[in-house]
Amino acid sequence: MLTELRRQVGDALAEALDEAGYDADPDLEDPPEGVDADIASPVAFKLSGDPTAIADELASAVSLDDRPLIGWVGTQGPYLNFRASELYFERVLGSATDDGYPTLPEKDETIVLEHTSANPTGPLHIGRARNPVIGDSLARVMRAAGYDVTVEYYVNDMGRQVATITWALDEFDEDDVADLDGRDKGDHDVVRYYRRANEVLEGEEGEEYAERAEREIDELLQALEDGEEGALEHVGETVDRCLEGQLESLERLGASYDGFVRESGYVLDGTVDGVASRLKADSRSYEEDDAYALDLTDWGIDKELVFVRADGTSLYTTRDIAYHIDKFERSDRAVDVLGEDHKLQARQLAAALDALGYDRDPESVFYSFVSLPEGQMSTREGNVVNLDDLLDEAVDRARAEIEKRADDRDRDVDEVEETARAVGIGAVRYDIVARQPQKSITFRWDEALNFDGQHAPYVQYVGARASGIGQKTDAKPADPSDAVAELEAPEERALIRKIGELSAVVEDSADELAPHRLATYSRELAERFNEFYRDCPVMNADEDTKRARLALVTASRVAIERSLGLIGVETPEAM
RNA sequence: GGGCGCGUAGCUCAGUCCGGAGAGAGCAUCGGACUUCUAAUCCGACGGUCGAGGGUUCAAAUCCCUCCGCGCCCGCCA
Repeated sequence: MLTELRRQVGDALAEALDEAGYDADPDLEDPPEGVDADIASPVAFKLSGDPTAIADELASAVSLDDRPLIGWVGTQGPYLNFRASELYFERVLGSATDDGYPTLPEKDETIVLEHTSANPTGPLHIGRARNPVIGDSLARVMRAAGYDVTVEYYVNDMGRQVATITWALDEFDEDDVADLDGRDKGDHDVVRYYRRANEVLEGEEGEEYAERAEREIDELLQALEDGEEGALEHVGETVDRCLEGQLESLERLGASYDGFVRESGYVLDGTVDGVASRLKADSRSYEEDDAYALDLTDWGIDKELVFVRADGTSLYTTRDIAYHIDKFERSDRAVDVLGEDHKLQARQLAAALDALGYDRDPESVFYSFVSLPEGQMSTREGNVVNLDDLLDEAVDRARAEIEKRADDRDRDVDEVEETARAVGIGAVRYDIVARQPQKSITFRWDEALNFDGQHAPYVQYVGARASGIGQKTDAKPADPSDAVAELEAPEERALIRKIGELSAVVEDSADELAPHRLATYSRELAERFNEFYRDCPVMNADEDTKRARLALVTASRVAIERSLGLIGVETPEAM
């Protein structure tokens, strides 16, 4: 609802500026805490003259006709302040229980959002987990913001890594690799072969063996590139085995996909060859030692882009160009969630697409790496914290927390387990999504599993409290207009205001590709609810107040559930 | 070496894009609140030259420059 209020204030102020003969944008902002206003503007500073006098002039020029959400306009020194009307509060309270709240109007824009797209070489570790958590949250936020979003996972079934791992599965037996780590999943299974293969390739078992391995892997890669059916099918089996295990973990995290796009598809149908020949025709591309590269100095990039190897096979980026052309044809926008190590590659991709005549750029969200206190994680080295282990620990910890509470409530085993899952997984997701993607993270178990304050369980707890209040009465919540008239306490007003912000947060978050704003918002919302909860008893209040507060509790509960839901965190009924 | 990113309280982070009204939280520490709607909570105290220095501006954590520290990249890997 704040989006509508903002629009009315913006229009009103723009009109006033125009009438007063000033040429400036309304320049809206949130007033600081302690100022009794909902929206403010420092625009008077920007105009020549005495800012305080100009502010007064503008305030009296503002017309509130046909702008029923604005209740008051005034000044404080050079600042213009606007307050919301009672109608605004009623609308907030009423809209919170609408279907799909806070879905914004349709944007009529299609987006292909690609995220995770992990190499199928082993289990996902906690660093990789930033990708699906950010990506899935972004998908939910952008859908709520009115975009038509298709989420895709790009399956790498063509590259050297998958060839290596396939070779290793042929080369070695169960006896030749490390024992399974106790998880009977495809991703945990095949990584053991991958590690063994890398040991061989690094020459740990002799130069001769390393050379033979490399030769055989090259042959397999060549066969893939040539579209040999047997080779594709063989590698495909390896990829599926690993992918199945990875997807099980992603599903547990709550990330879902609309489609899986295989790299091999673009090689088989000839589009990769087409991309290569079109790039070769570009005057900036050149041949060197039988390989082909595109000079990128025109785009300010020092590093050339090699797009065909000396042996004629394609590279990841070449295939990625084909994929992005396909995305461009299928959508209005292409958004990619990528690790920061892909930054250069993303610029090269954009440059190549430009060279090929596409005037659009893919949009990228980059996240920084997660390291351990002792240093970088590496799947190849094996010094990683697996996502599966983190999720298990989180759920165990949540279960222990539930069980340690003295319980006069009856709770069956399924309910405890379901709540432990929602809280544990929610805590992990929230911990990841709450931080700006570009900030690097040092992973520490005690911090990741800390459930006190500023984390998902804090917000979820508020949701559970709100649920509890509604369940204990037959009294019906009041209608919004009756409720608002009754709800005059500062804590009540602050809570309604905060609920009203959700639509604006969704819009900003989608515009900025910044889902962490939802996490910040959900926490602020929970804080406002706790202040209300502390000072405004519901059940003991007189009948009218009780019904009014019940309406507010219901709206709060929905807002909590929706804001957490947009970052993929569930809200249990009870905790 | 070059490119990109990050640096805000002892620790973990919001705020930075788009400059505005005494820099905000949580954790930790100290002190309070469960016969009262869920104490995974709440209230209070303590804690800051917003990495350093310059500049622009009526106004800078926010914009510009220089420097320092850390991370990522600079593969015919992905």
